Amino acid sequence: MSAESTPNLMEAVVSLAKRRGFVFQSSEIYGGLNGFFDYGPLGVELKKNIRDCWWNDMVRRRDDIVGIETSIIMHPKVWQASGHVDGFTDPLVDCKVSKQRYRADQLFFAAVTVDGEVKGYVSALESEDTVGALQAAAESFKRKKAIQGTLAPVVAVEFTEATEAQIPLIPSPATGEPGSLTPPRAFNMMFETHVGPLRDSASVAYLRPETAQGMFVDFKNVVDTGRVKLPFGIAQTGKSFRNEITPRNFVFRSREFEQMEMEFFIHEDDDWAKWHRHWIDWCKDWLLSIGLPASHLSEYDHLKEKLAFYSKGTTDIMFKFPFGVQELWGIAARGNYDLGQHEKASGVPQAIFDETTKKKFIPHVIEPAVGLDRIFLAVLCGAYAEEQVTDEKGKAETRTVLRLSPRIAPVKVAVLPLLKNKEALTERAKELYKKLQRRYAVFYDEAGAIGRRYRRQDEIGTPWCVTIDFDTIEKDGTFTLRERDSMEQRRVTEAELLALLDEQVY
RNA sequence: GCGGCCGUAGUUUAGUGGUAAAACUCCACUCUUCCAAAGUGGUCUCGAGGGUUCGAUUCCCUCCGGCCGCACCA
Repeated sequence: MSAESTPNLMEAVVSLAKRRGFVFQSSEIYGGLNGFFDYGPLGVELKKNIRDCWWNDMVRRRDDIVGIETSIIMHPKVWQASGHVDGFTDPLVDCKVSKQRYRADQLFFAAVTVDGEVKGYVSALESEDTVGALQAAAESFKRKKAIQGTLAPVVAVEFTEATEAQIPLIPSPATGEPGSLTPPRAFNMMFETHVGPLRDSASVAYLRPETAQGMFVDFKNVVDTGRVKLPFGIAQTGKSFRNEITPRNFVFRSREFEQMEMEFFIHEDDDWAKWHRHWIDWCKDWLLSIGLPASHLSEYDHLKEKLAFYSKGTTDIMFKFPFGVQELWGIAARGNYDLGQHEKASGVPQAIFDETTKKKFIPHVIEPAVGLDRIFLAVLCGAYAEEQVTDEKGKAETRTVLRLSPRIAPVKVAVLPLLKNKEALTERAKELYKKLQRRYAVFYDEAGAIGRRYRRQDEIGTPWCVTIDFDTIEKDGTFTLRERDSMEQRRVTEAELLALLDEQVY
């Protein structure tokens, strides 16, 4: 038996996901819809197990974190206060020749006016001296075209202000030639809808692009009712929506996705860096606990210059996907920006009272935010293995196996009667199946040779198979426990099986 | 959103201007005392729409979807 890396891992994982009913393309019979996915019978179990593990470890097994569930559609002012409305509506301009893309509000142009007559246009990207750049370009333009006369000082105009007639005459900053720029087009990343039957501008609402704002907006409600004390966290899981320009890489970047976010509120005088580190470590440990290989995990600190002005630091836990090392979990120290914004926008004070210092302050927050679908994909990529095994005739063949942690495996145990046509075997097997089913996701299978059934379970990541044979019913009642990764078999009693499950599945 | 390549069964592929095939999978039955056994039978396919044509899965156009690159990723 030898494990080897799969040459085209991504293709293999996508193929398995489809073949075994983990993930389907949304609306497939209508040709599919880009950026949307459905989870099949096994996929929904795996996803639910990951979510449940997160919820249990993050909320139920802690004293300092509470859960909530907020609505997907919130008051539109939430997204103005959070900055999402402005941040999502940058108009963009494409250069059809150079394939460059510019933000229209960072691209400036000016008319080249000589003796009061417009001779053409020049353009420049926003810089420390945009006007100077435009002036230089205008002078160069005049020289090249050998125009005589007096050049008027240029007036910089944002490209968003360009008229329909001007756009074809404005040169692309990349090529210097006019005619290749498209009109500014708005790329709004938020899905819009209308609340109520009237479709006018007053009824516009958005599908949330993140779940985090729910925790901020409900902060006072939780503080007033939840008997919580700093430091404490509020957590939620749920769907979010982003109208991504290019969804790619299977479920890695999709337009409808599920987030698991927690906002951990700390005292303004507390050491944010310590908590930030604490949560990075917690998240890493948690990923290991559901079986992601440590070799695939790394950290990436966002550059200070690239952070939003309010952010004190953001660290991403990265995962080595087949298509590259990508962000899995972002742990952001957001200061008190979000609560502060909502206090300003709503007029409702968000500060809490410190009994020791007798002062009011707005708590700061550390935010570990992760996409459930991304973890799902990371889990599949990390667990997928193809092994060369040799059968008793010496014939080599490939065994496909998902090495999923028992914590998240969609099926924990497969119950298999050794033979289908011996009623004593199938009866005992069904009895055990019914019993296990009360607590665990189990699977009963009597179709085909026993080896084939083992392999079917390998492919969907079932950690254990138990086989009911003649010793079970004629001798001691024990059955064969076959382990997925080692393929080893040993005889166990029912009590031993239950103890094993109790220990491994939590 | 731009460019390139691509779209035949659940999967991987073959093939054709006269409505399509193989392997594996899957289902049923027979058989089977521990790692994809065998036999028999069966289900399922040319991404969608238009055009050219007597006839299109095949040629053309549009759309949809996929992969790669660019851009985007608040």
